[in-house]
Amino acid sequence: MPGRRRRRLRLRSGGPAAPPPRAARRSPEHTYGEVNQLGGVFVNGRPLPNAIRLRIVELAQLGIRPCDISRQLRVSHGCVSKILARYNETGSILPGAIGGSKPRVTTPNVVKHIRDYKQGDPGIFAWEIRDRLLADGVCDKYNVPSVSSISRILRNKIGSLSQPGPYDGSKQPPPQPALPYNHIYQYPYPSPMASPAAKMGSHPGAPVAAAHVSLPRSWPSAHSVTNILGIRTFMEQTGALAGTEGSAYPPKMEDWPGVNRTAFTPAQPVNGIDKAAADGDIKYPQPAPGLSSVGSFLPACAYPPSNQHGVYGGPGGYIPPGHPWQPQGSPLGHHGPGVAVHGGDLASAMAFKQPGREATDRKPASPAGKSPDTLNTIHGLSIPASSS
DNA sequence: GTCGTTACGGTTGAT
DNA sequence: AGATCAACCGTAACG
Repeated sequence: MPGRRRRRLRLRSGGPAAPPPRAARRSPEHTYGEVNQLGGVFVNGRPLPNAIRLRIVELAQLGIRPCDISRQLRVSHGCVSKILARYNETGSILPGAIGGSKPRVTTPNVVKHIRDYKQGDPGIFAWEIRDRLLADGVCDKYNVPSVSSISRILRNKIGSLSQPGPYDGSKQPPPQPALPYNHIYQYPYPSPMASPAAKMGSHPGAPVAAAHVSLPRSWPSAHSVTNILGIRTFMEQTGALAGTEGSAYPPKMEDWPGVNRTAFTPAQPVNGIDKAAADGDIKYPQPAPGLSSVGSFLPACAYPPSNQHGVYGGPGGYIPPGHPWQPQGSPLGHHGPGVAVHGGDLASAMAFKQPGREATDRKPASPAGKSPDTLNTIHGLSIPASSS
């Protein structure tokens, strides 16, 4: 974040720009997506589907090197690196909240005060609130919200929420209340539950991370993989899997071998989530299977942006509850209870992986290297184990 | 060959 | 309704 500094002059243009063969460029309709150098499909500016993200983490935990993951999934190594780094840092595989802007004047504190004023005097006028904000020193003349802004706050944030403000004074977004940020993680479904998770700013290496982390954690479902599992269920019910999720993804994606459920049975009772959840996101057509045992999944996604949200949506993010990095709880320690690893794949994999890597924080080879446990950790997630 | 980093072009969503 | 802004995204490429 530190501003985008331009350090070297490169010819290449940003992301997709360069790819020579832009084979898949947005074609007539939905064909969003461009093809990267590895042959994977991606949508510029949009996050990879959760399934792929999940897969990246999963593979890393199985001990697959990032470079191999990159090739297998056809995702740029920079992206793999970024996702794994984030996962290690925050425990979440979810992308950060995209879009939106920070409140300029309607800060959490201001909103809180407005709410207080309104609760204290339901008949108070917006201009009176404005005066009180000034009088109480909550704002100064330069940053006091306009009457119209106050009205909007009353209408959108306070009115509807009735109780809990969207943001409480503290930055921590309440778990469920609709938060401004992160909706992304939520499901697009009608009732937007908000996912407050807040925009955790997840900057890839950023300091912000902390905040990030915090949120999710507190949220049981939020970014945890577990949730994902839950999601799956949810999705299935809703039919999201069927492509509904926004319907964005073509149903076929489901078949994606790698990601999908093929391998999983819905049965993963475990945490409930599972790949399905992930799948939700994913619906990408997948070419051939192929790769190795680990699941191979190929290319990615051509997904309509709109979906994305849905995808990520879900109740929460995927933060593995017991994630090692977790500052708070006992991370690795137990990955919690629910290890949902579905199939034995992971489990075994983990096992296998364990020995060697524990070590320092991360396993050398793969950043994701959380202990195998982690996987479970991801736990919740059932990771689609590869279709292997 | 691997991997961390980062400029770039892009999308999104609150203001 | 539309513009602006700031956040994030993934890729490509540097080191």
